[in-house]
Amino acid sequence: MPRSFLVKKYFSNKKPYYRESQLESQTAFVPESFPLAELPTQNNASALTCHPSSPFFTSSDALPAPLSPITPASLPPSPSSSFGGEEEEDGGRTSDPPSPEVIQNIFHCLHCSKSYGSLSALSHHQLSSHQLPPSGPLLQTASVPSEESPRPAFHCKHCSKEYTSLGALKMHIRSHTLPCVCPTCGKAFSRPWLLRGHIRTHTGERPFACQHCSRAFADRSNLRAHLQTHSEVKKYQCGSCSRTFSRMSLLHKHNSSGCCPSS
DNA sequence: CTGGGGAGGGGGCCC
DNA sequence: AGGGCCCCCTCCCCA
Repeated sequence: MPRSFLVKKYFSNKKPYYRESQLESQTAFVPESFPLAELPTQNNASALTCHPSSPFFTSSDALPAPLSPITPASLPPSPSSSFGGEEEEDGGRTSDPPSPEVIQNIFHCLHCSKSYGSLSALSHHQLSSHQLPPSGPLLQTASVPSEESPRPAFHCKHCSKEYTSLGALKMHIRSHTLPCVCPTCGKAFSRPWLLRGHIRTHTGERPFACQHCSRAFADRSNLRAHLQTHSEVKKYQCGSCSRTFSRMSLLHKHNSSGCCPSS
């Protein structure tokens, strides 16, 4: 099973497809120098919300969203807060700036009333002291006293997505804050490796070569898609006519063109 | 219309 | 905990 689908997707039909115009609204880098990822910030100070729904421990509302930008060396090592180095990558200019004073020991274990400053610390405590799973029915926020929902939920304040782990939410938040900025064109990306792939479009580097022909690609996924073209039996098959296609999108086109009207 | 390349997005796993 | 990477998906564009 594709790992990518283990988490429910909310926008199956349309994806956040960050075009330049969209990026402009989401980032605030200065085109002239592209110094850092300037992200939506002061106004959405707590984009990351711990929104668990079960009843065991409490937290204040905001949690930090640690973002590590891949930007030109301008980042001074930000002093880690009590949240385990979750200081903002850009010195708090991104969204979700945690306020250390506010988030001290916000995670409380209701089994022994101990408090911790981070989810991980609490998780470790629960695991070691109570043999409890790190997350699960022991989470709750003071700000959102929802009824006993079987699983904790971490909600993104930028959109309606929710995750069962803080790490997953933090990763998702990056798709809003786009901390990785291309020094050449200023385009921003959510992850360093996305930026690296983008930079190859500037350098022309194509490290992924096809073993069956002379083509090379800058992106492994594109090589994989290309390899399908060398295969006699393609990966994606029409359920009606058994025709195979190298890409899902081609199969969709095929279906929409009339072979499988119902689909 | 179809096939394919280019580019970029997402979540999960591993270290 | 965070970075790196994997795999998969999707859209745009062009031949």
